[in-house]
Amino acid sequence: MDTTDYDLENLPPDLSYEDFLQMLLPLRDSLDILGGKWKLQIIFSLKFGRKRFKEIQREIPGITSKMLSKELKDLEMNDLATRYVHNTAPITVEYELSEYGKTLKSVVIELYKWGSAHRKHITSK
Amino acid sequence: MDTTDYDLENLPPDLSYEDFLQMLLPLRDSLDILGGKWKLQIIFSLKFGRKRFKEIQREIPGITSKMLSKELKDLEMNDLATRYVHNTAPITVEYELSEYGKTLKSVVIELYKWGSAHRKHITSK
DNA sequence: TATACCAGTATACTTTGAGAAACCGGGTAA
DNA sequence: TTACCCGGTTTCTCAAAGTATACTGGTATA
Repeated sequence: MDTTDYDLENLPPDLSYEDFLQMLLPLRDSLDILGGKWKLQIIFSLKFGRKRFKEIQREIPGITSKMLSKELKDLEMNDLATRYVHNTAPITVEYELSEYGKTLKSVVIELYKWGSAHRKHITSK
Repeated sequence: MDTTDYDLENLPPDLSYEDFLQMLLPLRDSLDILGGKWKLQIIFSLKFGRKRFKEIQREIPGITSKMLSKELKDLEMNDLATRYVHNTAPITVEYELSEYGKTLKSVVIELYKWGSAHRKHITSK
């Protein structure tokens, strides 16, 4: 497993293309985790507390249960959300943004800041 | 045109869903601009100076002229790259990361940092 | 007894992103 | 004169992402 951290400010001039592709991997991970049509909406929904499956679905108009199910699995797999199954009858399921999930905050804020500035930049031309 | 800036740390509790979707737009812009298979590679290529079309294509193994052409147009449209046409015979074309394009740095670094940490987080489980 | 809720699955379909290959007009070097 | 370089564009194809719709088994409600 590769554990090299690069300094993006100051890349080694002899960086091979292979190494460069390695360096792109973490960037892609971040983009994949936040990209797609529904991920951000789900993350924001969970940001405001534990929610049940249908509860999230009602909060996000247009999302199908298939997509919600799939995206929640992705979040869980990445340790960003936690799934709680309550042994009631019928079972109820709750999802929660994990503590680790909250570390996304700085990235999301940075993306939002740049995006906002960009909208102004583009429309001011 | 909407110019509201939200404080992601501290969202108004009465935020309507419409307003929330408005708030997502800049986030999506950032993700769209950096997402996809080739954008980051092209941006990094241009980071090291003006390049000609074929030069970029040679630097990025696997990219087709169709994709490169399309992505460069996107970058240009977003004012991130500048296209210089030289009146030589035959004409030569150069692309350069604009000064504005360099403002992407902080977002990219943030994405890289989170992604790197995430790889460690996931593999350490 | 019939209907609706819950937490999803299953299946089929459409849309989008990307790749492969051919092609273009103008130029240049063998 | 033939073949190749340059900066792309065009057409066709395929896979992935996303949508639509129906369904499940168990329970509560009218």
